Amino acid sequence: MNKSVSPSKYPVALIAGPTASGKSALAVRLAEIADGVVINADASQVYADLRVLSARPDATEEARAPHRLFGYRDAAEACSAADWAVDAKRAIAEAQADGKLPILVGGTGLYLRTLIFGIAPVPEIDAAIRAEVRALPVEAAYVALLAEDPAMAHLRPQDSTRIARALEVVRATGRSLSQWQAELTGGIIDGVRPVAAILLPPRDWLRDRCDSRFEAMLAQGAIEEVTKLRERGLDPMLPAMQAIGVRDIIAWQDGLIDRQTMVTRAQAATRQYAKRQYTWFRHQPPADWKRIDTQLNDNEVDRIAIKLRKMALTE
RNA sequence: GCCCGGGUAGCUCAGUUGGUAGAGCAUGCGACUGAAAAUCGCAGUGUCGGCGGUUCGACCCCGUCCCCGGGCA
Repeated sequence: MNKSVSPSKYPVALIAGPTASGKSALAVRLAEIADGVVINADASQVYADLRVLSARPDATEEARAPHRLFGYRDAAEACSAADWAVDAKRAIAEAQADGKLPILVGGTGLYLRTLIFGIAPVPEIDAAIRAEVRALPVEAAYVALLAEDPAMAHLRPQDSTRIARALEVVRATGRSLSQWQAELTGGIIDGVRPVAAILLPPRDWLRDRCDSRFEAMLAQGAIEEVTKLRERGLDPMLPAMQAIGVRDIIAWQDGLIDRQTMVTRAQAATRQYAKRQYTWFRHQPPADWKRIDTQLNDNEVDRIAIKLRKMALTE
């Protein structure tokens, strides 16, 4: 017997990789030739207010195939990996009901992992507790964490995000995050057959694309987008407000930095982000998720799309 | 032409009362369990402008040349 893949499992295509790696071109192409639905798996692209700055597919691309979970949430809310996974499961189910191939595309590794393999079943945190914890300086939060949940003391004293999370969990649930994390729930791996392509193109090629991307965004209305976002007076800690470029454009609008500095900083942030994603996707996904290290020109897009289609349709 | 300031890591700069140098940013590597475009850990690099001189020893002191900025003519 060869690879024992249960025929009852529905194929789900996964296209992941760093920003500017050419994911969406591949996803759309695959959707065209395999009767697919493109489903967003990118944390910033869920926000309606960030069309340009999150590099969402444009109207031309959206016309080529159905798209789901793009720009469907308000910037005033903070979407989480688990929130998104619930929506993604529904979108996948709908695609399957229509006999279409779900194609998840995005650069947020945590979102994909949560969807496929699940996450700790921590209940929703009380808003008041969350606000109180997140208002603490890291130092204070770390001291509190050491006292209230010694099992999480291994976190680095400067790691504000994780310390805040651990502290709010122990305060809201009376249980250590380390205990919650012993269990993963909600993953769909038992019911689907992932057909994955992880894009890890040559770094210098990716670097150039990152560098030209921000100027292109400015030309497409990134400034106006930020102006509208600012008019809403949202909490700067919200994920949408932390999207790459937002802070730099704000600093420029306020006259704190010149245009060149704004561009340079946003470009650097893009490169650094791409690098972090590169590291994540190189090491975190299962070893049998196919890594692709070529640059995605049109021929490559076609070749890979055809291959993925075949993998999805066989068995 | 003269005077002043400066030439040190990819960039901006600190520094050594003379014992061959270090920060921030950038870069590279890595971690990643509910705001992940987030958050955090580790690492490297230098003909210290050129050439001479003084000295046991010069990035530092002296001479000279080159380059940059400003001022005076």
